[in-house]
Amino acid sequence: MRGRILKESIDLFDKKGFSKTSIQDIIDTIGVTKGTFYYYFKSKQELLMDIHLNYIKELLAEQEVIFNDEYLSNKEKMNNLISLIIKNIKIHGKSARVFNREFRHLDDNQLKLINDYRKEFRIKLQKLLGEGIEKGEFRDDLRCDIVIFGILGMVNRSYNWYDPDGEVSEEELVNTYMDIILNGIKKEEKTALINEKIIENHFTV
Amino acid sequence: MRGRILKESIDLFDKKGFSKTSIQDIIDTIGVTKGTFYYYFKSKQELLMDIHLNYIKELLAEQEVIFNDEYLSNKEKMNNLISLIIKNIKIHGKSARVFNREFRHLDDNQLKLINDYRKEFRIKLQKLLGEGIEKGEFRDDLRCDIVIFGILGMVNRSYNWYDPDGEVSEEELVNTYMDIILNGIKKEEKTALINEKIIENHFTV
Amino acid sequence: MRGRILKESIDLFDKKGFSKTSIQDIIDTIGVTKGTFYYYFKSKQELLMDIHLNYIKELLAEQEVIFNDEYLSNKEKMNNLISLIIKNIKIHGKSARVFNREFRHLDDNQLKLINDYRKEFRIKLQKLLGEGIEKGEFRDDLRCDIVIFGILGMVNRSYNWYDPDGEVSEEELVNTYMDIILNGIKKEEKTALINEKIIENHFTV
Amino acid sequence: MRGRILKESIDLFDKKGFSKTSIQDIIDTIGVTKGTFYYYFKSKQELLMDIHLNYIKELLAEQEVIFNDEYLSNKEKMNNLISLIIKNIKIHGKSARVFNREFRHLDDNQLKLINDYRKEFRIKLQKLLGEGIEKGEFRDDLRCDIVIFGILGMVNRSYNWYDPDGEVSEEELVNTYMDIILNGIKKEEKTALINEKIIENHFTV
DNA sequence: GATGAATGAGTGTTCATTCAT
DNA sequence: AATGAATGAACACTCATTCAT
Repeated sequence: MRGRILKESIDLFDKKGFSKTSIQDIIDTIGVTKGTFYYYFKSKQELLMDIHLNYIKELLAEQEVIFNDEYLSNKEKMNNLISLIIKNIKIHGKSARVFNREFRHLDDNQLKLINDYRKEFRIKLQKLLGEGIEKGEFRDDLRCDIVIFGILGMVNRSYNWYDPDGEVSEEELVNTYMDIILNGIKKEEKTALINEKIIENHFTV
Repeated sequence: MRGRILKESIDLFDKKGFSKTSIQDIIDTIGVTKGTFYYYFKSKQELLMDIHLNYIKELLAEQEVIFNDEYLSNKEKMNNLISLIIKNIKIHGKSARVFNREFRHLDDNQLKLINDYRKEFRIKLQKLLGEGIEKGEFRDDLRCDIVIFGILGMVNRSYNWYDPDGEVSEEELVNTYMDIILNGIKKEEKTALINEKIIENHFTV
Repeated sequence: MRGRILKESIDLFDKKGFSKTSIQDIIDTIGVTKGTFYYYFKSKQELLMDIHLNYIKELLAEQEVIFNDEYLSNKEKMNNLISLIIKNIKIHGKSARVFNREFRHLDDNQLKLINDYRKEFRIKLQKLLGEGIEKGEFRDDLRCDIVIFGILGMVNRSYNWYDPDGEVSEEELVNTYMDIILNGIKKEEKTALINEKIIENHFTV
Repeated sequence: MRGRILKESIDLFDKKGFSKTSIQDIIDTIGVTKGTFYYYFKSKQELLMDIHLNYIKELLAEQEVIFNDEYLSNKEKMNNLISLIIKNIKIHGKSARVFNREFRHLDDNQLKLINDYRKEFRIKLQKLLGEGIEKGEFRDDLRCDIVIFGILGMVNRSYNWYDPDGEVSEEELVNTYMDIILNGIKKEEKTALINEKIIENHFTV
C-alpha cells in the first residue's frame, strides 16, 4: 500500500503539482480512506520527502556504479552518465520532474538534506571533469563548476520537454548532447576538420 | 499602486512560491487592504498572468532587437542573446524564476498563451541557428531543435544558481557558455589546435 | 461580533467543555461562518486565552479596588473579597468555571502568563493576611500560604456547585464562609471569648 | 496488562489531560498495539469510567472505615478524614486529579453514577457533621451543606497545588486545615464566648 | 491474547474572493 | 480609490474504533 501511495502521488504531483494535489486526490485515485494515507505517511510533506530521497539516492547509486567502472575513460563515463539520465526519463521521468520542481515545498531541514545530496552528485561530476582534464581528455581553460552547471542544466531540462516515445530516439538525444558538449556546434574550417578526422580515427583505433 | 503590487508579488513569489504566498502576505508587505488588491487585479491568478506576460513580452522584444541587428553574424547574435539572459539575472532574476517555476499555476487558457510566446522565443532561436548553418557558421549535422533545447536548458538554469554578486563575473559566465556551445570541452590534439588558432585569427580579422 | 463570539464561546465551553466544543458549534450558535470566526480570532486557543485574560484582569482590577480602600480593616477587605467572588458567580460564573477548568488547554507561554496573574492575585491576598496578622486582626501561628490556599479552595469551589438562584442567598453563603474562616483564624483573646457568650445568649434569645 | 494500561493512562491523563491523550499515546508508553487496548477496554471512555470507579469506591471504603470506628469522636473522625485525603495525594494524587478534572468526559449515564457516589461521600460527611452538632462538638448555627462544601473545597483543592515532597509536611497541612476548620465551627466554651462581646463592642467603637 | 492495517467522521485552519460602504 | 467584515469551500490532519488474522 505504501508503494501504491508513492506511485500515485508521484503521478499526481507530476500532473497537477504538489500544492494542487490534495490528499483527497491521492486516496480517491487509489480507493482508500484518509486514515490509510496517514497510517503510512506522517504528513503530505513527509511523502514528498520520501519521493525526493528515493529519487536522489537511486540516482547517486547509479552514478556510483558508472564512476567505479575502471575500464571507462572519463569521457566515456560522462557519456554514460548523460545516457543514464536521458534513458531514465522513460522510467523515472515523473519522479525526476517532481524532484526538480517541488523541492521548494520541503521544510528547511528536509531541503538541506536534499541539497546536500544534490551537491554530492554535482561535486562527483566535477571531480570526473577534473580528472579528465588532468588526463588530457578535456580542456583545462574552463572553470569546472560552470561547465558542470551548464551540462547539468542542458541535460536535466530534458525532463521537461523530451518525449521518449516521440520521433527522437534516446540514442540520438544522448549523442547530440555529448557531441555539443565535447565538440561544440561551430562549423570547423577545412583544415581543422581534416585534422579532427585524423584524431577521430586515431582515437577510435 | 498596481506597479507596487506587481513588484512585491514577484518578490514574494520568488521567495516563497506562488501557492505559499497569500494575498494577505502581499498586502501586508505593501500596507494596504484586500479591497485594494482586488481593485487592481481580478484575481491572484490574473496577477500571476500579468507577471508572466510582462516578462515574456519584454524578453521577446529584447530578442527582437538583437535579431534585427543586421551588422551581427548569427554567431554574434547568439552570443549577445546569451549575454542578455545572463545579464538580466541581476535585474529580472526574480521575474525569471517566477516565470520558469510558477507557470503551472496558470489556467489552461493562460498557459496556452504563455506557451505560445515561449515557443515563439524558441523558434526564433532555432531560425537563428538554421540561418547560421546555411551560412556555414554552425555545423549542419545536428538537429536544430535539440540543440536549441540544450542551449536554453544550459543558459536558463543559471537563474537557479548564478549569483551576479559572486566571484564569477557575468562576462566570464557568458564566455564560458559560448565557448562550450561553440567549441565543446574536448581537448584538441596539437594539429587541431594549431588550425583552430588560424581560424580564430581569420575570424577576428 | 467579537464580543458575541466571546460570549457564546464562554457559554459553550462552560456547558460542554473546551475540547468538546468545536468551532462549528460556536459559529452555528451565532449563525455565521468559519471565516468570520477566524477573522476575529487567530485560533481556538487564542480565543481561550482571551477569555482567560479578560477574566483574570477584571478580577485583579476588582481586587485592587477593594485593597486600596483605606477605610476598611483587613478583616473587612477579606470579607468584601469573598463577597465579590460569590456575587460574581451570577454574572461571571461561566467565565470563572471556564477559567478554572480549561486553562490546561492553553499552550506553555499562555499558561505561564495566566499563572503569573493567578499568583499575583494569591500573593496580594497573602499580603492582606500578613498585614492583618501584624495588626492583630488574625492569628499569627499559621502559615500564610497554606491559609490562603485553603480559603481560595473553599471559596472558589463555589463556582462548581453554588446556584445563585437557589435557596441559599449570596449573603448567607458569604457570611457562612467568613464565619468559618474568621472564627478559625482570628486571634482569640481570653477575655474576648467570655464576652462572646453574652452576645450569643442575647442573640439567640 | 489491564492494570498497566490503567496505571499509564492515569499518568497520561494527569499529565496531558484526557482529551489530549490518545490511545496511541497510551499504547506507545506501554509498548503494545491498539488491539491489545481494545481487548481490555471497550472504549476510551470506559477506561476513564474505570479510573473514576476505582477511585471513588476506594475513597468511600476508606471513609467507611473511619466512620465506623466507634472509639473516635466526630471531631476526630473529621480530622482523620482530612488526613486521609491529604496523605493520599502522594499515592493517589494522579487519580484524584483525573477524577476531579476529567469527569466531564464521561457520558450521561456514567456521570450520573459517579455523581451519586460523590454525593454519597458528601452526605456521609454531612451526617458526621450533623451528629457532631447534636453531640455538642460543633456549632449549630451554620448550614451543614454549606460547611461541608466549604471544607471539601478547601481540602480537595490541595491536589492541585500541594507537593508532598515540598517543605510543608503532610502533618502540618492537615493540622493547619483542621485548625482553621475546627476553631471555626467548634462550639465555643462559655467563658470564651462572653468576652467576645466586649471586643466586638470595643472594636466597632 | 495480541496484532496492525484500515476506516471515516470530525477537527481546526486557510484563503481567495465578494461587497456594502 | 480604498476599506474591511464576511463568506464558504477546501484543506491537512487526528483519532477512537473495527476486524480479519
